[in-house]
Amino acid sequence: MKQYLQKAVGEVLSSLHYSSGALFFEKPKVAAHGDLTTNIAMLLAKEAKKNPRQVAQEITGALHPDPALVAAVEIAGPGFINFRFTPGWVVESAKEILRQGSAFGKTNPANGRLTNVEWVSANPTGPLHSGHGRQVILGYTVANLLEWTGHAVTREYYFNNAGNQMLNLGESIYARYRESLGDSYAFPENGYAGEYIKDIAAAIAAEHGDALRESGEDKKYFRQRGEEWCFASIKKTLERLGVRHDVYYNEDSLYSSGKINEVIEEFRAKGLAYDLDGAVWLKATELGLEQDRVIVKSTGEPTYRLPDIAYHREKFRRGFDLVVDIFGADHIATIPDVLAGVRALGYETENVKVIIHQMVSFVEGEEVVKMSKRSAKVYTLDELIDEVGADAVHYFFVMRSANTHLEFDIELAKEQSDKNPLYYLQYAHARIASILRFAQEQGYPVDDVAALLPSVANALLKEDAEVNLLKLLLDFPEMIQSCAFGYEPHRLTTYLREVAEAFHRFYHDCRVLGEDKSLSTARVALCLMAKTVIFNGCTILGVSAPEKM
RNA sequence: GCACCCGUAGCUCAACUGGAUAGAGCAUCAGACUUCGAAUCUGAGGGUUGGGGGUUCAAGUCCCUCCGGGUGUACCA
Repeated sequence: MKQYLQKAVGEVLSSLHYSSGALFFEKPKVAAHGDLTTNIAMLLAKEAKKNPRQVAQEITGALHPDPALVAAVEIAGPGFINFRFTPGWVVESAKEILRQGSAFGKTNPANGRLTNVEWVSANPTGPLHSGHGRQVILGYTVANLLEWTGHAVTREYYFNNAGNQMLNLGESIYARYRESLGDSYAFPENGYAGEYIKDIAAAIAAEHGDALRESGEDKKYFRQRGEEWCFASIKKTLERLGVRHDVYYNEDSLYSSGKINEVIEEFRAKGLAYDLDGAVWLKATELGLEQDRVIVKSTGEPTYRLPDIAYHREKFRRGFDLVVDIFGADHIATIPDVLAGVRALGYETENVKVIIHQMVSFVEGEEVVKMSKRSAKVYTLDELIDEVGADAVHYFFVMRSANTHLEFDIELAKEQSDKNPLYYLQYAHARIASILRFAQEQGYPVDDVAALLPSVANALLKEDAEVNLLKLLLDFPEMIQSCAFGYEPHRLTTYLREVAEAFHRFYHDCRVLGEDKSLSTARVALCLMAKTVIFNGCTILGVSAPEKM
């Protein structure tokens, strides 16, 4: 419909010698203002030095939309042009929902664009903690949204199993191992204090006894065992949330393949790197940043910036033309350096989309749940899943805009009542399923789309509650596009809540199964449409849509 | 100090590239089940969008400034 109006109004504009560059349609906030509106007359009025309403008159006077689609065109307020759809068009388009079923909502504006979404990327030094949940879920949902809008998505996890943190992990496990042998052995100052370190150490002690007591300087075995354990733990947690990555990209491969040195040499050749105090510095000030940064430490080890730059360049070399990174706000400082570096290597960073989410705090009713990374008592993501369930983890972490601080209410997430927005949504789905089961018993062709389609007619579905529900359901594909375009999954949760609400309203106002068989069939079809949209939305969110609760 | 994010109803938050009367949920109050799931629905009250300036026909949204909160600001990742 938007495309139709875009074209029709666009033609009118050019016939009137107006520019149509700023022509947009949007859904008015207030239903009384019609189904779609445009502000084009007010924008044109300025350059034409005319009254906006007068410009709107000119446009509508020359506009003759198809009466089968558009019921009314009105000029309102300071010069908005409002369009109202015909009920016939609404009902006719709604048939698509039934025809497409589980594919309804999928569109292809991105046309197979090769897209890399990188997220989680936690190093294997411990289990995922509850705060990681936000980015785990955010990336999962964004990747789904991109896929539903035609991106060819590669889901990627970037990790480093070679740096200082890993050495520290090995040392920490070794220390716990010695303790378990009854030795008094100093625990590393910044060692990992978590209980899991003791578990790993205990497992090693059980297998090897004291045979590894004198491992000398090399704690490689301990490090390896730690890495295996941590990765297994992380992957298991992700699995519980249905999160899968296509590629695990090891930072180490950037060294072994010489990609790191290549970048250094290129920076040197471009005069963007210099030596000072035994370290190699990136001339970031040359790239418009505040200060120069070390890329190779005086010890000879690169800082994280260098591999990050090389890694991003590799993504482009691998053929991706959209690169999406998801970071927590605590990593925000690294981004400008990395982008500047990539740009200096000759790549367009406008195709790098960095999504930064703000921090999460957990509350249980009135109480704030304290969590400290350094302390031994870390609330893991696994424990959060145990506590509230995978569905609530999915829903609650994307419920709010990424760039605002998120308050995760554990008590609310557990609550099985109308207070919990997730339950409200799932209840709507279960309720529809229940009605459809009942309808099936009565002999309605619930599973037979071809048999239901003819009943979908505007002579039958004409109550306000029915038409409003239909219109809302028809917004679904565009809603997904706009969520994907803005990387804003939280808007999908709001939308789905509205769908559930519109359905409950319809259920309340209109009896589905009544005396009139053809009307009942039409309403069964409408139930099925609502169920389809809720189901598809839940699929994108990674939330289950239960048949019964 | 500097950079980024936030400040909207008692609480948690929406508001699509600036649009019309700033919206939901929870909480509070008042109502609705002999009928397909009351885990539902209907209604009411609740606001100077942190303060002040500016741009615009139009500002919660853009610009400047001040105040308050968060996250960073490493030869850690």
